[in-house]
Amino acid sequence: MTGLPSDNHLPDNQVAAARARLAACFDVWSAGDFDLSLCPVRGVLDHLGDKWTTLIVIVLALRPHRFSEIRRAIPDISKRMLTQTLRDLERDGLIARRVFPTKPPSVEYSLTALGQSLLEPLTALVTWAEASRPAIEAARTAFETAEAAVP
Amino acid sequence: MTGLPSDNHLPDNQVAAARARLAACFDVWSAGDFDLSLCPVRGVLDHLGDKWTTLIVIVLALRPHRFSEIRRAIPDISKRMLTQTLRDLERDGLIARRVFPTKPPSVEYSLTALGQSLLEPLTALVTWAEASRPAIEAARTAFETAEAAVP
DNA sequence: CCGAATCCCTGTCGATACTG
DNA sequence: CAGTATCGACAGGGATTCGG
Repeated sequence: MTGLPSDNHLPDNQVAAARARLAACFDVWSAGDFDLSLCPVRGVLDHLGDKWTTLIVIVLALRPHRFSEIRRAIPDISKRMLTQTLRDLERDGLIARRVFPTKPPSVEYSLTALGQSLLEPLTALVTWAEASRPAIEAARTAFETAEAAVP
Repeated sequence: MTGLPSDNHLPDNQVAAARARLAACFDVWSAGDFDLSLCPVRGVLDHLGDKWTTLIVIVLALRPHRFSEIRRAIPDISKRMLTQTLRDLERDGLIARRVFPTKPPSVEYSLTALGQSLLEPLTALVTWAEASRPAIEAARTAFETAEAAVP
């Protein structure tokens, strides 16, 4: 692998600012009962960790989709999980559900303003993941060769 | 490509940029086998969705911690999960593990440069979650009263 | 003090079949 | 077309115990 050019010159008041904010958050969280379910971040992260949530958000970010359109866009998802994930997102106000009373009923899902506001941090994460992929893969192989050397 | 006159009165070019980037990503993903395990984003998101990963990252963002210090900082975590999550993070090169050969052995964990670079997008997400909490909670209660009205 | 191995319960997800 | 209901498989993760 190539030398890591971007890793050397380091932080960035941005990192410091991020750390400061996280410190404040952590302070608040640990002040209370430390009940994770109370933390709004947990709810968000749990959802993003769900297998399909982010994918659906991304699909709906492109344009509104109908139920079957999403299924076609994400072939591996089952009806069950699609319905469930869609409900969760609707429940949290991230997506809107419009029913058209046509003969074969059709339903359109779209991002709400709140859902659109999620795109920015989500994109930041996606961008980071892609940019960091080489480093992560390098770390993984390094880790595995290291553990293979010690047994 | 967008002719969407959606509901937004906050149509930032940021949202448009985010959507464009996500569209590009989605394009690439769906071009291949759509194998989710190949997607670097999945690996990242799955980890963040894990129950303890983000918390540990935040704790280590404050300053390096020893094993037992982390346990004290996050009382609810078990030794098992702490060890496991720490190893996963180390494997991905996000944290570093230093062993001190003191009389009772002690181990210090700290964020690597790569791990620090995660703080920025992570903080963006945390900030979003906190800012959106009122809206999400309002949506939830609205949703519940709505479903209570149509049983 | 740190971590690996075992047991077991729980929630989550997939496949299938059925309603409006 | 859109959604629900039920079942079974599987993995996440908590408690405990043993090893360095």
